[in-house]
Amino acid sequence: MLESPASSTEHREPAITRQNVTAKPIDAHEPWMRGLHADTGYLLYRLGLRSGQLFNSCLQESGLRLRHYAVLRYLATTDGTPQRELSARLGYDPSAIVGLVDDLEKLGFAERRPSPDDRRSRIVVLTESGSDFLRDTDEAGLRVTGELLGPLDPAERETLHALLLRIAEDGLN
Amino acid sequence: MLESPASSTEHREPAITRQNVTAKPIDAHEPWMRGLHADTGYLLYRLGLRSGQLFNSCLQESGLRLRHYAVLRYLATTDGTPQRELSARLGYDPSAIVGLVDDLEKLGFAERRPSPDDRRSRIVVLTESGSDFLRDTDEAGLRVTGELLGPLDPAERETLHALLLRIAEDGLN
DNA sequence: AGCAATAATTGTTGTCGTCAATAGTTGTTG
DNA sequence: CAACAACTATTGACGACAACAATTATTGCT
Repeated sequence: MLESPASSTEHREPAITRQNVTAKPIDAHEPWMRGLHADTGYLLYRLGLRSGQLFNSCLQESGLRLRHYAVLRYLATTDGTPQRELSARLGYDPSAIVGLVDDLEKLGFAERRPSPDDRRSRIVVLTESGSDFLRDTDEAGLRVTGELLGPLDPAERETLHALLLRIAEDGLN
Repeated sequence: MLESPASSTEHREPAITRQNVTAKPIDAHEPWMRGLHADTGYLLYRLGLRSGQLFNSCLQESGLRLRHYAVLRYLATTDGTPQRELSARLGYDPSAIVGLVDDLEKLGFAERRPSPDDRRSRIVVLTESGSDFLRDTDEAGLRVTGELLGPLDPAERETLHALLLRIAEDGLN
């Protein structure tokens, strides 16, 4: 499990050599930038991708990925959650949840416990080390976010967060 | 709402209809929501995912996906682009570009032309129908964006767009 | 008791990104 | 000017992952 970080950590060198493109500063005033990023939806998609990559590369050293992290954070808020609820709330397929919880269990971050009410249901709970891990990586997450939100000052970050949150709660999930 | 991904090959059913799940109102004041969406980076990731899905489901009827759209929009801004530039600027692997341009060529939206300077290079240009298609889908894109940004008024959308753009130009690409 | 619905799980399929290898072409250099 | 290194587009292979269908065990209904 978890092998080969391999690739995209330091993905900043597209082999600039000779007549290559003049390593450009790239600002939004160039026409191609406006053409590409004129639409907020597409912009969101692009940034979401980058954010996910950053998060993943940060979690990679721990052997898990963004989804695992999402599950962990959800578990941290409810303490005792049947898998079907994880599936419904996080929007992942039930079959995906199986593998995710398997991994978390293998690492000792969570464990399945039988439900007292329903014997088909398995309740997933966060363990001690899972909670610890969450606390540790939380800091790393903030660091990533800080890196991502580079040019924004605190007030602007607050604004952005509030706006995104409004959108998020609209569409649920 | 739009909770279930549901979309794949043929059926694209945004399905605001079916309310099979016990739809909880879900607002950001619930503790689990704060726990999950406390971090701006993760929030961005999540919304980017949703935005991408929306875009894809919108383009699906045309037979292409978001990447094709990205290529088309880039082509629209430069008119005549070697494939290696597409690869570098959009962040896709050169081998991915091959398939994408193949599809676009097959649909008549773009075509490869030999480069006068370098016989190994192929210049991709946007055709008439490609430009038309772009204009048509641009409207659809705006509709999607509008749907996505539902609860925000025009001023807020402007603010959001500006903030996202600042982040985007920072990290290049 | 019978029967539909549900929870977790397995297996399959198609898509996608990454990496390695190849053919044709260019530029450099000894 | 001839050999070599670098580069462009392309192909093929491999692994990761999401979406569906099918299975097993259990529950609720009537």
